[in-house]
Amino acid sequence: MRAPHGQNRRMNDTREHIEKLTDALRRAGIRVTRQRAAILEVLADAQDHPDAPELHSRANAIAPGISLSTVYRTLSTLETQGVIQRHQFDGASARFEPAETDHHDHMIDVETGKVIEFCNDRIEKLQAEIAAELGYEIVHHRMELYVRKTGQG
Amino acid sequence: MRAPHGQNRRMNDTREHIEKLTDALRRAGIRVTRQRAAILEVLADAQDHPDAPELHSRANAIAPGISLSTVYRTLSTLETQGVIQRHQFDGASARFEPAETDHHDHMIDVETGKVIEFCNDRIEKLQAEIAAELGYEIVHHRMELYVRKTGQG
DNA sequence: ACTCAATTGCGACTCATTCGCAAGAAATAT
DNA sequence: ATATTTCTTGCGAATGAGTCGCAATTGAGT
Repeated sequence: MRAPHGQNRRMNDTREHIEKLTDALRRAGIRVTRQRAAILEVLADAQDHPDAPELHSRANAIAPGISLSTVYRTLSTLETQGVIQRHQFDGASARFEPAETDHHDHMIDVETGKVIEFCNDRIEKLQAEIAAELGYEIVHHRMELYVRKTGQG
Repeated sequence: MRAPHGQNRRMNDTREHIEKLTDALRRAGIRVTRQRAAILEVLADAQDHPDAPELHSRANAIAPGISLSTVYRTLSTLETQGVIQRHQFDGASARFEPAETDHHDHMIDVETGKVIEFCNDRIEKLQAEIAAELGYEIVHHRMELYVRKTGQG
């Protein structure tokens, strides 16, 4: 199992990370407004997988007066731009994370709600094989393991 | 890849299948009403993965006058009883299927919406290993492959 | 048949998310 | 700089899936 990105990004990388993102947006003809900048910053800093209301409150801490609708709209825009990813875990509200370089799946601790990222190449390969066997190619996939710490409960 | 259940159940099995289910419910102290019987029948017959409104309309074809709330309530009850399973594919409304003996995952054709069932033991095993490695046990999991027929698009 | 808790239908409600629209910025042309 | 055009925003209203309260009904043991 490869260890995925994220967890230990140095504070310093954040700045250039954001710049890279804003540049990408501008190049796509999308204005980098005060609100979008704030939301991007929050997303770049986030070590967890926040939902829209949470992002809203964090963004407002940076740049007050951002509306929830704008957060939702921006999240959709960023998703379409491939800048972030949306996850819909088990009937809760959608949660977001920056789209990093490498793909990964999620393990959700059903007790705490904590999300752990992981990636397993053998599973990925098997998935592709299964699809191919039936004449399909994978557009995208979701794999979520809902887990509990062993030896309790 | 094991071929999963379902697809070719003979019309005849349906009757006893339903009886088995209704008995199970009664034993659990849950009344088998006209509406629940209809919904169970529809579910037992379904070869696809219908959502609540669809089940509502199919059930009403058998026993007119069933309300949508009742369908929702019954589906929740049946799910808690372990009689059916609820699936939440990619931000659409929930879809249901009878909980058959063997577990399987889903492949969704993104063009047509068609759902294909499959099961792969090696993936299941790998999932358990990954969780165990981090001190977790799997409560349940979801694996969905969103696919497209190869060689078009 | 009688009783009583479980169940239903209805409409009101929630919750996450989206939309319409007028007012407010960016980018652009002048 | 200024005007113009186009994109964005905030607000509140609207949506859509699903839930809930409640009075009326109905299974299922007695």
